[in-house]
Amino acid sequence: MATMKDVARDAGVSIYTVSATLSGSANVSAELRARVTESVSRLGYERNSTARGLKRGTSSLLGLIVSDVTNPYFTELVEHIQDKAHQTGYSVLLGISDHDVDREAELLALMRSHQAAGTILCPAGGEEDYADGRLSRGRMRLIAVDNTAPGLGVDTVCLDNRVAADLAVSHLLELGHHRIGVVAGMRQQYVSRERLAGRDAALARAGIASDPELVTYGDFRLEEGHACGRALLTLASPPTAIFVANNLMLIGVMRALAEAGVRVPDDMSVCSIDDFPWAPAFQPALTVVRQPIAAMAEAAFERLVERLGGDDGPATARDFAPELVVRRSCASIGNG
Amino acid sequence: MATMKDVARDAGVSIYTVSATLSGSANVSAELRARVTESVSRLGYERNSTARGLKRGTSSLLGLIVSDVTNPYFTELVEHIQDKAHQTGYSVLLGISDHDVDREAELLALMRSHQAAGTILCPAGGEEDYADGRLSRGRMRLIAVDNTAPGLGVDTVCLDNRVAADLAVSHLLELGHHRIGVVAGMRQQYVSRERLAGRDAALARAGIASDPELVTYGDFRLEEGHACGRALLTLASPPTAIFVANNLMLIGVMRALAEAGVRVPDDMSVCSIDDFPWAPAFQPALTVVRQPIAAMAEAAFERLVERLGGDDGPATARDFAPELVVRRSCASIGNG
DNA sequence: GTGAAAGCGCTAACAG
DNA sequence: CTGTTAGCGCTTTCAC
Repeated sequence: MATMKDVARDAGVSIYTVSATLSGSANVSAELRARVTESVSRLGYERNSTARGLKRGTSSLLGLIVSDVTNPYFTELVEHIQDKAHQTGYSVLLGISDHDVDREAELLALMRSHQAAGTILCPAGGEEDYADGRLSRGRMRLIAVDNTAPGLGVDTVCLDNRVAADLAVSHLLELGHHRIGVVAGMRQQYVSRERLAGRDAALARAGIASDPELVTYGDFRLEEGHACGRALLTLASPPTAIFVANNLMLIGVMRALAEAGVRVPDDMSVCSIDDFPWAPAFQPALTVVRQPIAAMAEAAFERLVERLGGDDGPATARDFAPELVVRRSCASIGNG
Repeated sequence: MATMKDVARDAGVSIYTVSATLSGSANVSAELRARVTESVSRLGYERNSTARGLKRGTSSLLGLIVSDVTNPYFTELVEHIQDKAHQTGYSVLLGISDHDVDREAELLALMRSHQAAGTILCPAGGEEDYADGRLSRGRMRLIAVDNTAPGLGVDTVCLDNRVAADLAVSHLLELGHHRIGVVAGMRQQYVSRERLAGRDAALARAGIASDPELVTYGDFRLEEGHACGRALLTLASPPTAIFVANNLMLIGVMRALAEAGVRVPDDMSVCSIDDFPWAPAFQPALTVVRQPIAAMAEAAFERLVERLGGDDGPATARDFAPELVVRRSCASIGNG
């Protein structure tokens, strides 16, 4: 592969002129600039980002760590972040934590090691996991998306999870449901607790006591959603509706329901958080609370860019408003 | 951030000893090794991959270029490759070509620029796009997955696309369907042409002439699948079954069918290539031809590792056998 | 078994 | 406006 030195020799200029030309510096005469660009394309020269990164102490790499790419929420997030990164001249180093905080820590170290300018992280853990300050190591900028922990000291971009759950449960309540099963996420995660809190708020407002046996806990993955759905179905007094905390567990619940011959929404109403491309194509089309993923991805990215631009202000937190998308998976209890 | 020099000073050894220890060289006494490891953890030292990459002329980065992460096939591929990479000490630099060969070329240059040891590419183009040899630039090793072009001179890992389409169409034929609509992929792609050829083979074997108006072309994305589905429905003499070339277009077709009030499988049988997590949860559960994605990802990865290990043999091509997964979206024509 | 030292390809401060 | 030069942090040959 040709190096800058080769280009300089070929163009009959100094190595500085080549570097300056490639970086778009104004201090190069039009003539030399032309000679350089010509040599560059003739030699098929491509700048070595590794050397550049070493010298500059930072690279054009951006870390992106999600817990599970196969979850459509994260998939879409990856898509949007990738898109913004490309537009801005960054590349994305992708990490998958698989919901494991140790793996996540490894990945963060990796991003630092590759001199990533910043990293967008969907944290897998809860407050205690981050108490050791692992998120603020080194000088790599970090933005937390989706999940967070209070007092983390990191910029965050989240859904307003309380409102989201409240929206879903209130919808069910309005349809006349009183016994609403819950498939919640992992207890240690702030996002799970917030969603549970939103559900409690809706119940409290309706004057309904929360029956603990109606609350099951999964890990945001399909299999446990399936198990939770089954557990709810085998209750002595099963619910008439189920609120599911995320998309993947929703699919699991739908499978459990189908296997048990429970019809939706006739026998059971179902509402979850997270919209996804297949939700409207289901029979019945699924009623969900949608997260504005594109806007959230953009906000996270913009914040990161601000930080990279030198912003050293205190950590900010942005909450995004969820939206109830009514389709056909929830029916009023009389119509069951 | 601490550097190797800092560690050396702290441990009272030379910089060489630190480097050798970190690289697991045998030429370090147990005592010095211990002192080094201790200093490393005390200082929180993390090796700078950028400097390492510059010096070594290659990095622990692996490029992975897919055309669309939101396609579950690619999502799962990303998941598996990522997994293998992690196990082997590599990190994944993700690129999304968005089905654009120019973008793809940019991404390839990017991977080279970051000294990626190798790249796994799901090519977006056809033979003529790669005639300029753009795939063999530099010394970065390349493996093509999913799509390819004959005579590319690159190792490939693909589905046996002819057999896959043949399997799907034969299934429909056996159920008594004669007018089988087709939603094919982009014409310039080899993978599309192969799938079409497989369908032709099945038809020929059954002694059925191919009606050109039954063949529509999409771009492997949902929207065009939707449009193709609609087009097929509005034919003067519509098909009784539809064979769809991939998962995303299948969703589009299902939507079009639902909108038109066409019941599956009662009024229309549907079969596609690509299984995905939601296929069994659909009403009706979808009959598909499954690609062994995990095995394909593994094969691609292994091949890349072989190449990185110095294998300089001629390009190899591996075809994987598809599997028909019969669920409930295809019915015999009499039962319609 | 250990250390010293020469760069990898590039950027940017300094000189002219 | 252009060239020279000193490293960035690391690996690795060559001496000891």
